[in-house]
This record gives sequence, C-alpha cells and structure tokens, in this order.
Amino acid sequence: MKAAKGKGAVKKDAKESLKLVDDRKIGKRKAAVKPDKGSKRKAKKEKLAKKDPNKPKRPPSAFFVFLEEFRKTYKQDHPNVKAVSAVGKAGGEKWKSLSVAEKAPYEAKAAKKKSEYEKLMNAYNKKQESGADDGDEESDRSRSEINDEDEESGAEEEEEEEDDED
DNA sequence: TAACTGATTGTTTAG
DNA sequence: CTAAACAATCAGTTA
Repeated sequence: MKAAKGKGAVKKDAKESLKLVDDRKIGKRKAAVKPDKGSKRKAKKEKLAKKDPNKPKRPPSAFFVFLEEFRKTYKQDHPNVKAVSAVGKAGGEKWKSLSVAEKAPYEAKAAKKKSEYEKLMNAYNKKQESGADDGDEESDRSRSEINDEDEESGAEEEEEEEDDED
C-alpha cells in the first residue's frame, strides 16, 4: 500500500504555487512588471547582452526537449506554417496531453542537462570570483570528464498517468 | 541591418 | 517563498 503517497497533499501545494504564476496569465511575462517595453529584458539573444564569456545558457527543460522534436514533426505536417507561436501552442497542448510516462524520457534528458549545467555554473562562478574583468584567463581545465554514458538500467518508473484529480 | 516579437512551459536565479 | 527572466525557434516587424 504505499500509504497516502503524500502526493495529494504535496501536489496541491505545488499546484498552488504554480497556479499563482498561472494567475498572472503570463501573457507577456515581462511586461507585467515592466510595462515599459523600452526594457529589452525579453529573451533577446545574448548578442547584445553578451557580457560573460562563459555564461552558461540554461539547458532546455523537459518541455523544450519535447518541443525540439515536436517542432520537426509539426513542420513535417505543416511545412507551410510559419510562426513559432503555432508550434508553441500546439506543443503546449500536446505536452499537457502526454502522460507522465511519456514525459519521463524528456524529463530524464532535462535532468541530465541540468547536471551538466551545474558544472558549467561552477566554472562560471569561479570566473566571476576570480577575475571579473576581462582578462582572458586561460584558466585551467579542471573539469573535463563530464561524460556519463550510463543509461539507467531499467529502473524506469512507469507511472501510468493518473487522472484522479478532483 | 539587426534586434525584438510572439507562444509554449519548465527551470533557474535573485531578492 | 515569490516573482520574474530566460531557454529554442523563425519568420515578420520595427527603429
């Protein structure tokens, strides 16, 4: 019996937090605080903001990983579609439609990316502390072995989707 | 010319 | 904890 799993209670809490964000509607998550479009704090490329030479870009989340594949598929079915928003919307809906088991592989990938990201952050942090100013630091290649090709053995947790909400 | 925009959700970061 | 920004994408739009 797994007892109450603690999913219900915990989930509810997490949901509340998310809901809070959802409440914002997120319709332009940035304009919410900065109605001033003058602020280009959007997702513009780091071309302009390129300040840190080793600034580690955030790894794609499970959703993005799934989206990457989804985009290809979508383009195949809709080669005429020319709008990132179209894929985004379609992907979002599909994403919600995926069951935990299907999202598992994506999440797993995202988890791994996060691991690597942490390493990058370590190096990034080090630089910041060391020499913030330019300086081309050759630095030392302390970390190089970031290759873990170990695929989980089979401990896949199949959590058949559970739709017992409510 | 080139940055910014939209649209999705998830993760990350800073306060 | 909370709120906000940013991650990819790609054609379209604006300064």
